[in-house]
Amino acid sequence: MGNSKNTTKKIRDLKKSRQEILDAAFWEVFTRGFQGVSVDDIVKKTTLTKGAFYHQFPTKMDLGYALVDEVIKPMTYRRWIDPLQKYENPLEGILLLIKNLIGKAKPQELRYGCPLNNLMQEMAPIDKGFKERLEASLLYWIDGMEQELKRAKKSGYVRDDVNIRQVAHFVVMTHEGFYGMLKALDDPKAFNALYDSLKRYFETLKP
Amino acid sequence: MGNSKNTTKKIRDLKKSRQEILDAAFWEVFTRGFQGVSVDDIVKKTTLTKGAFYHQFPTKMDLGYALVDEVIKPMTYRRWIDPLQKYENPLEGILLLIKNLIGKAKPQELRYGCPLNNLMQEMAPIDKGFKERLEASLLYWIDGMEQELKRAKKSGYVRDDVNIRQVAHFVVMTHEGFYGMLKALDDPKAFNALYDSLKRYFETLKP
DNA sequence: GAAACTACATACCGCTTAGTACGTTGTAAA
DNA sequence: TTTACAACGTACTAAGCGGTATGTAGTTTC
Repeated sequence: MGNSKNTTKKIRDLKKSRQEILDAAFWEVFTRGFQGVSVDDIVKKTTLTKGAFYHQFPTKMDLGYALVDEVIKPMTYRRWIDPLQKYENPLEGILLLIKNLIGKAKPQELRYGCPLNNLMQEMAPIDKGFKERLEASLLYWIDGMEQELKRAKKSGYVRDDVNIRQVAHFVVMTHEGFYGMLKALDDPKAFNALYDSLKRYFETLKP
Repeated sequence: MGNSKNTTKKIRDLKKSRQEILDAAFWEVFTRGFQGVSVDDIVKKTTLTKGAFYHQFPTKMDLGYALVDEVIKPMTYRRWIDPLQKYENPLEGILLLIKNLIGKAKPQELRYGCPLNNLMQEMAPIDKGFKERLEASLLYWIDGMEQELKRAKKSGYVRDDVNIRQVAHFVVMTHEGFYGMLKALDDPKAFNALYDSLKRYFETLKP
């Protein structure tokens, strides 16, 4: 066992290998933190070795940067912004997304928090390169939220005098706050606090 | 230089040494994270050595636990709950506290986030001992907030049908969310989003 | 199909880490 | 003043870390 010679010819694909490393790194970093994970940990979760890793990324930091730009940033947008376009009233969409993606999720899926928020807490204050990319990802999310709120305003679901940029900031803020609290609490009541309070807040935005 | 013999008799005080270590550890962990700081880093910031450290704490983890129980937990309460008692209307107090402790703070003081939130993000998912203590600290904060909201209700500043436990959850949630966002943003506009939105939310709680 | 290059695999290195072993000095009791 | 112990200081270790040097096997080019 274990000494089965691999006689099959190994194919080589730079991009696929890169993606395999990024996928493995995402889960390891997501569950254990960037500083808590070693390069060896990551390659162990792939079919590759350290040589492949450093052929793709000059340093561990560069992997972290790629993780933010290529995985976490688009993932966050696909998860929280793209689905909103299906709803005629974006405010309803936001609440429904929260209900579906958080309220109906298993505690196990939630207890590692939000990938973007995790790295923001851990890496933004101690590394400039991380901070720049995390800021860009966060603003990308907030910008998307603002666009949807703009649409809500045009459709008459939000009053004209409302500062939608500020609302976008606040909505994202509550998301991050929720995920943060849940890590220590894993109490479903925290979800109700988020959902009901945000709903109550949204009421004040209606014409 | 550097070889000045220390001829003064060194005094010994177990409790004072413990406090010195805890104080130094707090700042190092606050600014660089628990996993990002070594025991050697911490003792270098004190007048003591590694021997003293391990005489006080069996492991590095035990120091972390003490940090939560003896420093961060009471600090959070003194900072966010105790001052509320001075205000007749706790809702006003909460907003004023935010304005004073966040709005008037220098960016430098804010960019390392919230000590409690930092450790929650970093350590709660990967260590049970941390999680238990962080949860206790967070609930201590929320409980205090709930007490103040109870007082607000009795004084007629909050409607009777409002679920104050949920409001307490939400208020703490927005705090943590704000600190989290600020780490990547250091944009003063994030503060306005917190302050104005929370104020707007509070309006819905009034009779 | 040989040459040239790319995409890895393997073995290793210097450094840092948490933790320990043991010596030494301050301190309180007798 | 001696005794006994507590409160450290110093030197060390084994393991893990990020990164590198070098060899080797697929792949492309001509």
